[in-house]
Amino acid sequence: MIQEKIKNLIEKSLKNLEIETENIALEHPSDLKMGDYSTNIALALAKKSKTNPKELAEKIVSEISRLNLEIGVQKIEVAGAGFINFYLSPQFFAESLKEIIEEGDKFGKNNSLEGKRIMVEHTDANPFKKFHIGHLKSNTTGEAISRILEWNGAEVKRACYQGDVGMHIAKAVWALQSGTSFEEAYAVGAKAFDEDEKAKKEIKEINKKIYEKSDEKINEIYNSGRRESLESFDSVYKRLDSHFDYHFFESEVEQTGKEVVKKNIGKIFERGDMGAIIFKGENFDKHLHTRVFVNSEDQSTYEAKELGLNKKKFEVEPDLAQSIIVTGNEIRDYFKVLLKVLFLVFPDIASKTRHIPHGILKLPTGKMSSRTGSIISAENLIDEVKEKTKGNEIVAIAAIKYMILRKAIGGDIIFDIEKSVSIEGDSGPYLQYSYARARSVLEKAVAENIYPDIKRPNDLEIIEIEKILYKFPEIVLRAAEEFEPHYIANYLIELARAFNGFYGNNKIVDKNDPSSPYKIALTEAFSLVMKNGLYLLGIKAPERM
RNA sequence: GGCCCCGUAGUUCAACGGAUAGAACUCAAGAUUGCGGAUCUUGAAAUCCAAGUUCGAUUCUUGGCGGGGUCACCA
Repeated sequence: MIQEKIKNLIEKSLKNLEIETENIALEHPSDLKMGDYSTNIALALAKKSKTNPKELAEKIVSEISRLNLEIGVQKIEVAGAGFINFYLSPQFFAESLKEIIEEGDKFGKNNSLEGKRIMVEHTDANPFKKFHIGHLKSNTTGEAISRILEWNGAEVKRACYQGDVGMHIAKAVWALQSGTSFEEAYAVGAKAFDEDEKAKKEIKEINKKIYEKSDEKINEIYNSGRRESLESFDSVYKRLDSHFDYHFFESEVEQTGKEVVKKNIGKIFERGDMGAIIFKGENFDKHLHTRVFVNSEDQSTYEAKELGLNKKKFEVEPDLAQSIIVTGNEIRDYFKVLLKVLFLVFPDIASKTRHIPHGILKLPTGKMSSRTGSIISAENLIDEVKEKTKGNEIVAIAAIKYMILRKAIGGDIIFDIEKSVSIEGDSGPYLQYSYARARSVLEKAVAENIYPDIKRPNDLEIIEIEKILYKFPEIVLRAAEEFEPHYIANYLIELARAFNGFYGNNKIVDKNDPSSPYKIALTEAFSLVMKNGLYLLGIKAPERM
């Protein structure tokens, strides 16, 4: 990459000047007018070498010019307090267009994670409960991270972990028994559990029966409810264009988790007041707290199950280089405790496990609820947005996903349905529109028999979009390093804006313009990068809309 | 109360210790006899407060103030 070449050049000239340095920071200036790359090396080294930054910068620049390596830099300038700015040459931009068009739907990929198998757990919707907008957030984020990792060369295994046993199920089954509808069952059961002593007792009884599979009638309700849930989840995944390689269930890991805990009583765990098996986190670290792993009725809590789950992940995929868990950040502190325990029992697994907490998806009215206070399901939200996009599902999904992915992963999202689709200029539909517009320009070019050509006319000034297109691979790399899809989203908006500006100021398809073939090539390169970027966000790029 | 996360234009978001803090919505003014007006151009408008580290702090440290999360048998 050009970045490395420039770095080497700087390094070489510093060596010639007998100036010592460790790492050279080479970044893109925030303003395109200040060059394509910039280094602050002179500012950083000025004090050490007892000169002022500007003088030092000048010295470095003249040394670089003396070396004068042909690497696609047209101009080097000292600016500001002592920054050295590099301006790439028109030939470089033409060359990068060629690369984009040749690589096509592979442009942007790298092999930084080649040979690594990574498991990404996300969504984690529980059977018998609603697939709500929180799951939508997790699914969108997890799928985007998965795709980004794949584009960095990793082999990704997507996993969903689902609570198919436990009190929440018992609550729903209790309500189903008395004829409550499937949609309402969990809410009704949960309310009864809190308010009605008799119901509470019955629910606990049902919970036990589910574990033991001892009551045929309950088994039947449970099995059909479980199936119905999982099928409905699958249809949501299809709409969201996501899928899973593994479905893990609490019922499969509950036992092994409990065994791990019991084996370590006295070493890691101890008995609590009421006979539960607990881990006293605060004894290890002030950031940790006490948690129950096996309750006083000898049942695994979520904590113990999680130990079993993480063990299982490495049983089904022994070669995992990394195991990533994407969840809401309300579970953050709890996960710290869990990871500590994991380190104590399975240090190897723990060292490869990483928790990525994300913010909550809220509506302007409040938390995740509608005005009536009920939690909104993902499908309700999709359908509501779809109404605003004239029934276009692809655009509706883009609107939602973009709203989720435009922001850094940790922050909460306030999802304004009106704005997600009606806004122009910072939305998924805007990106899709830009793409469709480019495609239609390209169609017109074919119709007029003008073909793309990457030979750059000498008199053509450098166009802003040229300065943005070539950066895409760097963005993909950074998004993977930091597990942050929003770098892609922000980049695509910048790209779309540059293209629309280019479109507004130029007639692209024009028989009388000798630079038209180059401009068409530029349009094609734009459409390719936009399509690839949208793919990484899990958004489809429609040819027309 | 302990611990964790977060405070940036009126609003929703950016900024890997760097230059004049960048966008979008809104608001004001303009463009188009053109390939998609879901467009483009121009303008107005912000780092919660106080110290510290640094050549340089929205970013790092400490202390306030404000918001959210979490703290034993739910997940």
